Amino acid sequence: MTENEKLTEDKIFEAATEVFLEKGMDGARMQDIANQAGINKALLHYYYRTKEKLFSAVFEMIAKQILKKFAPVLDENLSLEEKIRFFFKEHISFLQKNPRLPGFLLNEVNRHPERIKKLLASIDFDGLWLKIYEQHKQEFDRYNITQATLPQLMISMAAISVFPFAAKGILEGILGKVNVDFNDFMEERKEFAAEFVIKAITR
Amino acid sequence: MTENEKLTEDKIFEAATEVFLEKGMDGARMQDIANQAGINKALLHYYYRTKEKLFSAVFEMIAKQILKKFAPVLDENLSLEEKIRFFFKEHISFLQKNPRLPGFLLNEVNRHPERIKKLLASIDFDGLWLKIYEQHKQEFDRYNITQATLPQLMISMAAISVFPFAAKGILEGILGKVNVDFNDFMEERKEFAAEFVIKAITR
DNA sequence: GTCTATAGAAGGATAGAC
DNA sequence: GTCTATCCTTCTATAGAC
Repeated sequence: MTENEKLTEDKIFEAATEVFLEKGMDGARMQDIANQAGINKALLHYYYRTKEKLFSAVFEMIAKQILKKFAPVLDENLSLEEKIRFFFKEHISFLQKNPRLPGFLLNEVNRHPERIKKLLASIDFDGLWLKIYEQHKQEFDRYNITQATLPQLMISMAAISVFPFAAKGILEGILGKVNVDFNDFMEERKEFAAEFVIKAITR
Repeated sequence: MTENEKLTEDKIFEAATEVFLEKGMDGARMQDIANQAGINKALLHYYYRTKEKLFSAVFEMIAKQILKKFAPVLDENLSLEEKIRFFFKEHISFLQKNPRLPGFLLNEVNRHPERIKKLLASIDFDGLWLKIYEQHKQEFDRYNITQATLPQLMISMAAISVFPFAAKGILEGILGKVNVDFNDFMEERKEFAAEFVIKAITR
């Protein structure tokens, strides 16, 4: 029974994740989620009182999952160049398995910035900043990185990795017209991006 | 009367643009648009029979506007480096004035890729490709650019410029925590991005 | 815990008067 | 061309039986 309950709740959560990723909060219908889970609408409300609460649960899980993906780079004991290569390889691989995450997150956050506020609040950015500085102090001198350009650099790396997935709908159309496959493009991109960035910051 | 008619139709179109940009197709309400335009719902249907048709008109205008912004770079008679500087300066300036365009377009296209298909179909990408090659043949040799990396490079440039706006909801939160203003960040980015890319492709 | 049935509200669309 | 009133469908949410 508790086993069964857990099963149903998980089934709902997974179905909701699927549908919300596909259609977003506004486009998703409780009926779609019920169908996807193989149950009826009433059960959705039994476990998660409202659509809003169900969405919040899904959103929080996804947001945490993505934000976490930016963190492990900090813990690896690698040189700056190795870290950059590691980041693009790991991050793009993750997005290849979850291509709709970027579009979903960006859209929902732009629509309701408050949703992500409390998640961001729990992250110690000043601490992260310091940690990065500690780890790569000497390298930052050797490379072309200052306190002012570090945020620019990091956002650029995120952009190079994430944007193609966020723009997948357009990009596939454009690449198709010059006979390039999206997946091949992203596979190549892991190395291209790393070399591109390393080149850009090397004095 | 024709003058007045034009006025009302424009008023509706502008109100619809505003609301669709803010809430997207699924989140927008005809009532919102009517309120924004200072008229009633019935008039919306008089000019644009359905919500779908009204949205299509707005979407097409926005998509054309954005795609056009990528083109003029091709026509300028500048060196590759000058062109890169020109691109980031112009493109980011445009997005500073229209910060919600990227998020809107990316979201709607991912949700309904067919919407952009016929617009892309009207663009001669092979011709553009050739044109770029013609213009910068010798430079491509001097720089680190091959037929395989040119798409990677161009998508990266688009990413570096567009992504911060598409991710504005998150980025403002993050930058705020380290006391950086989004607008200042984007102002700096015009030059940072250009130098970053030029550095990356220079042998 | 799960279902069927339905309430109740909201939203897109239309009829008809002016 | 513009408005008010209203239809009809869709959607979230709940009541109540099992």
